[in-house]
Amino acid sequence: MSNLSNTSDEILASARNLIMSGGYNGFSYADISEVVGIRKASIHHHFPSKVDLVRELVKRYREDGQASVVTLEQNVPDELDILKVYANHWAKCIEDASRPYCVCALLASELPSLPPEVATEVTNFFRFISSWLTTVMERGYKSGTLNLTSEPHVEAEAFLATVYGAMLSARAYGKPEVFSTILSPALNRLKLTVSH
Amino acid sequence: MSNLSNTSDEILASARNLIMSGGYNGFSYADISEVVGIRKASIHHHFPSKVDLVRELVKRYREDGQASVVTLEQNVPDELDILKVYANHWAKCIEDASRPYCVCALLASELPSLPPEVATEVTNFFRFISSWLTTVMERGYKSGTLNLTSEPHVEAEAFLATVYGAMLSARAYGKPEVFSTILSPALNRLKLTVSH
DNA sequence: ATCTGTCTACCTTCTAGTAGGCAGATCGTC
DNA sequence: GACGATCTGCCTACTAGAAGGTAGACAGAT
Repeated sequence: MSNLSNTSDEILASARNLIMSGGYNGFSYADISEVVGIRKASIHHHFPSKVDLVRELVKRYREDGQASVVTLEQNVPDELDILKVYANHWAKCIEDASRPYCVCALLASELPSLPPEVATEVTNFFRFISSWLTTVMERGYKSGTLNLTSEPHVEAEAFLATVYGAMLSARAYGKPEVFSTILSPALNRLKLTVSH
Repeated sequence: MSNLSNTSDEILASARNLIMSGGYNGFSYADISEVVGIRKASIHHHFPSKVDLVRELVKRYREDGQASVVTLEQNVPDELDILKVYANHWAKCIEDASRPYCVCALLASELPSLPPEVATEVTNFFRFISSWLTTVMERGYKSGTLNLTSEPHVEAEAFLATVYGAMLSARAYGKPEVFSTILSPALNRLKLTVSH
């Protein structure tokens, strides 16, 4: 039956939304139970403990990201375009308030107080994004589509920091448009200035 | 008697450390009571509610920041140097683990789920840092000590995002040195390239 | 006959917060 | 200077509710 996976997906989705707004300690099984419409005890059937639930959530979050990256790289050849699509993805999520913040950004902020199993998954997520961005920078440098001023892995970390910092600022001011305001010049700087 | 202010300062200090690691919902009056060595009920004497405590904490955090900024601007004339001192302050705090994360960055991540009184103070903190950095950028542009490629307020937001994004990455990877790795090129870009 | 998903009912621990008492310091008044 | 009144800071003892989690029953599908 697909009811099983349906309910457990609903649980994960509502947990994701709740974490997105208040972090690991900002939600409870009771909160999920209200959203999904089942009893607390039934959630424990799908995810015995809160650690199990969030660990699985972050693991899937990373896997989904990895799948998206594969699709993105298949469809967009130009490296600058790849970075633009990535930035625009977040710009859209923030501006239409559908996913106004990265689950792993919030969990990473709380890292020292997270259960170790969850913390490990969160670190894995950041390592994945970072190493992916590094490959994009390297490729863009070699093929001459990106204008790098530092080593690829440094440019990758700097770009990631800009995206996540911009996300935080947008939330802090309550102004979604701040994200794009910050990202535009960052992307422009990576564009090759064509000499003509 | 100075006992009063001493204890209430100790309470604020321990709350700050606890929030720095796990956010608003990541600590309790019981946690503070253990650190400070007084009973839970005694904390309520100084701060009737958790909202009162954290609101005061964030307010003072901003006021302390404002005072530091005044001193900094009095002692350091060059705008690029000001930005360097600011970045180095955080680099040092992160690397010696004394204040490995900004209290307001953590609270801003949780903003949608914070009590409104606290949320307002957190937004105020970000507005203060942002408008201060904007004045630094403007001054540096006019006096020709900074190399800006966007409007001052955009450069200010971008710099702030880089600092806070780098802070997050350092925490996410568990590698304090990542902060400086990201900040160095960001500061270099703001340096005027002398034509000779 | 077993497995799956849900339920009710319950448990323990933790949460923020309250009531009220008590010791010591401070203060105005005689 | 002595005397009571008030204020301050802390205490013990308590509360109601929320937290994560468990036990066991039951219906329906396999």
